[in-house]
Amino acid sequence: MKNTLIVVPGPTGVGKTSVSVGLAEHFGCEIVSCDSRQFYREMVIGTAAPDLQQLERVKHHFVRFLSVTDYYSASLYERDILALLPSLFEKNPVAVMTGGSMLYMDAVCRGIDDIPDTDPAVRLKYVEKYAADGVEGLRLALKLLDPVHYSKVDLRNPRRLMRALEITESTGKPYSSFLTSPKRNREFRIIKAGLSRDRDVLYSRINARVESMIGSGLEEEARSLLKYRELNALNTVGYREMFSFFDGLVSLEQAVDLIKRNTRRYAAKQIKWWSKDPEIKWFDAGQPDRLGRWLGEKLNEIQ
RNA sequence: GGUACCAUAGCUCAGUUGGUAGAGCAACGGACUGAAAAUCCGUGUGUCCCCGGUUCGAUUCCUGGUGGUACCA
Repeated sequence: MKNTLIVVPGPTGVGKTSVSVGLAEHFGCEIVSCDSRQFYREMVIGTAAPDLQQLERVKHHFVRFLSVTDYYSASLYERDILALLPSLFEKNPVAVMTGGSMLYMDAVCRGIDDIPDTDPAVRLKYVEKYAADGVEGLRLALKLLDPVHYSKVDLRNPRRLMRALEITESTGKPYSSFLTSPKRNREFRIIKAGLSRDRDVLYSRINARVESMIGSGLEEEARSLLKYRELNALNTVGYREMFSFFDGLVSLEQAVDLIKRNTRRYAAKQIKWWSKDPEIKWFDAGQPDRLGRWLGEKLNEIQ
């Protein structure tokens, strides 16, 4: 059988973790997590990371393997996954990749352009420039340094502008010259099977999950991470809102409502992103048997 | 039971000196190649509580209902 990566995208709260544990047990394979917040070992409750029992049943990779103080990126993730997969395929021709991080998933499935690492000081320089001169300052700088990208980029989005400037200055070449968008050929087959739910069912699952996070001690977990609030890892739904509560800006009840709302928004954003990918075959997460059967047939076909 | 005030978008409310209405939040849509649970952009979805009256025309003014809130009994 040809080595196959079963990619399972799905919005937050749809039930990915339990379905993929079931799938992995069925195929006797391991799970590669694709969730940019479950990477962090300090963030367990608020990210609905797999629990110890689930981790024991099936070997998971890329869960709780970083500290919130570590730097990580979609590109590093692509590199690390590609380095890991051959060893998994030696044991089993199938592996399951499950998660909700859209950009990271695309980095693995399609590849992402090679761009040299940048000097952190340069990023800092443009963060400061943004603070001093606003979007307009970034815009003018980019117009001079990379007119090609200037004509394509969203000129109102400071992140996009800072990123392009940082690359252009660090490498001495325009950011646009790196964007060649090759479709990478992988050494393995990719099957995409997405998990979905009716929108109202998904939303009530999300609301219930937030309540259960609170019951499990999200407040304490967030409090213990308060000192890291400036780090990117903590710019995350569930933690930001708790920080507002600690600051006295909102009540606990309001914070909980905001977490529910922002989680719903995140789920909606994920659904929209994947709806544009025609390669994904969708299944109701409440009926995992159908997914399992379809995957079985699919795997036989490409044997 | 009496008096006063209120009833407009999913919610909180504004407004129309009478010409069928708009803010915030919510919701929805879109962009996005190393910060992506991030970041950025866009969209008003409505028996203006109900029945009648005045009027060329009523969501707006008037009668009477209904529901709500406060106070008095």
